Amino acid sequence: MADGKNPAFAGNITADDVAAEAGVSRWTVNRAFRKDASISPKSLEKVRIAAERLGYVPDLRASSLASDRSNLVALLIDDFANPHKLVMMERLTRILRREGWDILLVNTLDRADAGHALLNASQRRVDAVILIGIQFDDEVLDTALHARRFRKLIIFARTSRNPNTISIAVDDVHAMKEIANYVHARGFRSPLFLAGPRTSSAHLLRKETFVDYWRLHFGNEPETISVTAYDPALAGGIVENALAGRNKATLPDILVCENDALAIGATDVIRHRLGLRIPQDIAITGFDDVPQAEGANYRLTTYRQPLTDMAEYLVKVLGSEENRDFDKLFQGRLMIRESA
Amino acid sequence: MADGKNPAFAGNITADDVAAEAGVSRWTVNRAFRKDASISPKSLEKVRIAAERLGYVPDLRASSLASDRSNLVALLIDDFANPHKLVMMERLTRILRREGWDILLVNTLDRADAGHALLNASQRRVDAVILIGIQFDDEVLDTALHARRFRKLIIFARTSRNPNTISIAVDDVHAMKEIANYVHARGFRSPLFLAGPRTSSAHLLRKETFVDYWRLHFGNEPETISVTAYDPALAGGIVENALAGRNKATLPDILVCENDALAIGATDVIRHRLGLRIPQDIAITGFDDVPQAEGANYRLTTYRQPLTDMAEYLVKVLGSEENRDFDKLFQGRLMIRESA
DNA sequence: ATTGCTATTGCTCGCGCGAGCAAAAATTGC
DNA sequence: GCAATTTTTGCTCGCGCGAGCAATAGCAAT
Repeated sequence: MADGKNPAFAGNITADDVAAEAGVSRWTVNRAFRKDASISPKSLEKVRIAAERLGYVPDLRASSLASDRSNLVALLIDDFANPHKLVMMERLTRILRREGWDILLVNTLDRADAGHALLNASQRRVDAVILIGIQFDDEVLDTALHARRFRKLIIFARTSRNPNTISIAVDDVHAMKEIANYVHARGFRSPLFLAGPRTSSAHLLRKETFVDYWRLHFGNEPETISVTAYDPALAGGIVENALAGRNKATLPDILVCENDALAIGATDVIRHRLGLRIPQDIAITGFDDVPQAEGANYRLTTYRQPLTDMAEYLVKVLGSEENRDFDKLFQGRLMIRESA
Repeated sequence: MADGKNPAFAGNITADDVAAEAGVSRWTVNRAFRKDASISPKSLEKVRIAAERLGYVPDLRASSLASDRSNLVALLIDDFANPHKLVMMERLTRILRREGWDILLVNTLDRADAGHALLNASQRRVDAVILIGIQFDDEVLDTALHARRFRKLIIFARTSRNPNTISIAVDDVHAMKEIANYVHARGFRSPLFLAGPRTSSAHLLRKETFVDYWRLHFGNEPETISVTAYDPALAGGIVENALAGRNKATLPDILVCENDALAIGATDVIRHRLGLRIPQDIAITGFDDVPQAEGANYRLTTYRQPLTDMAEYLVKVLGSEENRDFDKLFQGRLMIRESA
């Protein structure tokens, strides 16, 4: 212990110290801090008082080492430009913490970095890894799984067909069909689909579902464009390029976006750079229902994911000792507002 | 080890296994994974190969336990409605990871919860705690410090005068004076200051600086209102209430906001609920320069914090063994756009 | 008081690694 | 070639806790 310097650091008060203070054995002290342990109310109280006085808290590293359960989960995120990430993080961190899970946050820079990020997590012997990002394609997953280092690998808010992962997501297919039906029912006939990065097979699901469904049921082939990241600023640039100079006849009547991040970027540019009105000149739909979608500025028609339910399900999966197929799709809800 | 079930989990490959495989001792294996250790290139290579084959990675829990350095820092955040938090998290997590620090993310629900959050962190024996939030008033800090559990307690992006904490922040006083001067120079005469929660002494700095400076130099006393959280939606409601029904004479000519989260919420309501134009009817300034401030929709005049520099300084502080006064104020930059 | 049972407590051993020293090997100077 | 280094390797011991068992205390029934 090399910290005589910092008056705010007391360092190693161990269970032995508390045991001496309380007049019990070390093991009784540790038992006092485990909820499943058998201990008499009297000893518990003695230990509590002694621990309080000395400022003792159990060392979770040692506990984890001895018990082979870390109560730690790694959260891998790679896309901080998307405001929906903030919402997901808030929900997940709150619910995980409530259930006693600590969170190792790993900012994954890009696809090449994903391997390192997983290695990082494995060195802390996390009980599970949760992926909230786009860059984790099957190749990366396979590498991680092949290294056989995780008890559970959970893909949150994204579908994955990899049999060794657990995917907890909204039913994209159902959702996009609902959106397509709504769009058509409101009289729109020439949609433009704005998609995200093409790297991830899973995220193509929304685009493909929409395009296929539209072609099949409503005749024409929707135009599509894509953005290299779920970044509003980037999306704005792409949309401006795609729509600039078009006239009433060639302009799509609605922009169907893969998510709100793209829809928001598109909205800004359509209004302020192209000078068009939403929804009169061109309508817009999104996906996710981020907080600003409801705000006075965007009033975005979008699709809400039941994030809380999904997070609750996630902690249930984490708590389970089994390893069966936990994949689950949730039904979301179309939020109709003024943008479409 | 109870995981014959999950084929993706290999579990306990230890340094001993690698040692046997490589024909060296366990300690040589561990040394191969420490950068300061003395080891011959030949053994290093042997170990590398054996480790690769067995899929071994050192257990950081054990390493941390034995060395009394966890290489873990706790990041405490409590305000996920503020988009600037996402930016700060991205910057911090990226730079911390690059320097070899792992991050324990703790979502602190409210002030009462801050104590638990700190306890959480201390049980993992983090090397430092970084606070990125508003709810940590001096009372909470004192509790944490009194428990003497942390080597370093760093307040990021907020000034704190507590002598036992390390505050890395932008120079709010200088910044607000610059804003006041700019606002006055552009001809605005009746500013309304929109402030955040009053709980935190530190955040009053911006408001007080602006108000005092304005009164002193430009004569009149600025009106002020405040919001209970840095939440755009909330800010919108407050602003609507405060401004509804006013006319040209009673309307402030500029809204000076404590940060962009408030400014964004205010902008939406002013345009879409009150039907006023920015900046013609009322101008707006923010603080932070979040990504959307630059976007086509807001074009917000705001004050950029040098987050990267601040984060780089933070890792330098973390790396230092000393415990002197590391407090540091950074100079930001006024970003002039169309909103004011 | 004695037996038989359960609730509680204490203990041995091990989790995987690092500090720090002692032994062995490699390198240098002459 | 030999002694004096210097580098590298192996080792003892301990970090703080938990699993699992052995010992003890507590208690009711006989």
